[in-house]
Amino acid sequence: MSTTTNVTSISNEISDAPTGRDRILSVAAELFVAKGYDGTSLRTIGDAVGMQPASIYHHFESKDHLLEAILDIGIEAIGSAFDEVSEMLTDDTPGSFRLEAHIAAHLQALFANEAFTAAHVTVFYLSPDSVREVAVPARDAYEARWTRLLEQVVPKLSKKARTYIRLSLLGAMNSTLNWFDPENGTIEDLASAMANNLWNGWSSYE
Amino acid sequence: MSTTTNVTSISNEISDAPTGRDRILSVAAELFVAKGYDGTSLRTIGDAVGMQPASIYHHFESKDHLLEAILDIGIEAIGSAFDEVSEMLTDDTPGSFRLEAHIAAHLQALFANEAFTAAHVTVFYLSPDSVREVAVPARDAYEARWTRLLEQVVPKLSKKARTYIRLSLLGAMNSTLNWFDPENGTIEDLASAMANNLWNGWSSYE
DNA sequence: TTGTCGACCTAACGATCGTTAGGTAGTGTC
DNA sequence: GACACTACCTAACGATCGTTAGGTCGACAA
Repeated sequence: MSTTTNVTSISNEISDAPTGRDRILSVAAELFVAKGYDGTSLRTIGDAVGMQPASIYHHFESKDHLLEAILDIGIEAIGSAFDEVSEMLTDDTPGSFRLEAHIAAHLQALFANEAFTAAHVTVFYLSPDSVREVAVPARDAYEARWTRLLEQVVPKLSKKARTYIRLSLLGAMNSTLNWFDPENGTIEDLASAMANNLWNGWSSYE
Repeated sequence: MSTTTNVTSISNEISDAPTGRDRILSVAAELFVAKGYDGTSLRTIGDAVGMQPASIYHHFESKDHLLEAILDIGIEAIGSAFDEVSEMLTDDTPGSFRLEAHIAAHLQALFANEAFTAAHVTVFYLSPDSVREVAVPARDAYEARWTRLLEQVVPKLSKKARTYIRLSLLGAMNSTLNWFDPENGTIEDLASAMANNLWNGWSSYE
């Protein structure tokens, strides 16, 4: 397949499209999200990256470790997005504003990171136990950021209620992957609508 | 395996545990939810019901058709739960009350129907295209019930905003399967908390 | 008593799976 | 020019997959 190889290397010279390991990661992430972990074979990934399935083992120890790496990139990206917002806001920023900014950051990261973050929403729950165990600490650390944020923003709510709304909000945000189309509306609008409805409630629209 | 057969038939005489086709359905639904569609083999299902994998074909045309049947039961159950609430409420029931009642019904159905409804949340998105095509109309019909409800309950909200909150709410409710433990709190409480927060907003807890 | 039928069974098919062993071509180092 | 190293390759392994063909056996009907 020298033709394929030439085309690939040429395109790598002109564009900054990922090669080798990075390309496997992003292609596999997309396939895992689209067809599931068990539904995506290493042969399918190999075809998509123009590589033999066995060659993937030069970059990753196993299919499980490939998924681990993908999940790690995803949670890293979404955590960084949260932290960037935190650094831009002072402690006396109004709660509604902080809430909307973090919702927007979460949604942006969800739709911007080439399926790495989406993998955390879609693929994680059916991952092999060994993979889940590795990914859980980083996920917990991300959730803890939201716990702290809500403690500051809605301190008068009971702890149990804050837990409910935190998990509901994360569930609602993550569900956007299933229905929101970034070509058909901006993520800023979406974040604004979600934050506004959460903050002010629906009763005024009765 | 005459021992196994005897035990099974005896237990069927005393209890109303499902047999044959019904048992395959409920066991398969649980396995699909726990391990995914691709992650669950017909041999695994066969083992769990005490049957040879080939025997499943006596009741279902294929693995795909088995999943179709499961999804059909799930959406039927959750649709009936919605309709039952609708029949109990008059048109002049306060919006906040209607909202909470339907949220509670959705959550109850989600946790009560032996994984049939859960399959719709978890398994549907990775189903084979042919299965999804069959299941989509009933899903759309269920969503349409919520569209109509929200038209009545928050008429002053824009159509686009109503779409956002409908999908966010469904996403939030369905996400409870991932984090809510019915042993550790009642579903009524959960529904009440969700409805209250949606209706009144968070600003009063600032 | 014979025949039919539903509800299973055993055995096996070809396809596909993750993975491994071992080879090769190109690049950079001494 | 020898050597090591990276980034792939071909070929194949045993296991497992959905599915099929054809048999068994008890219940019930005529």
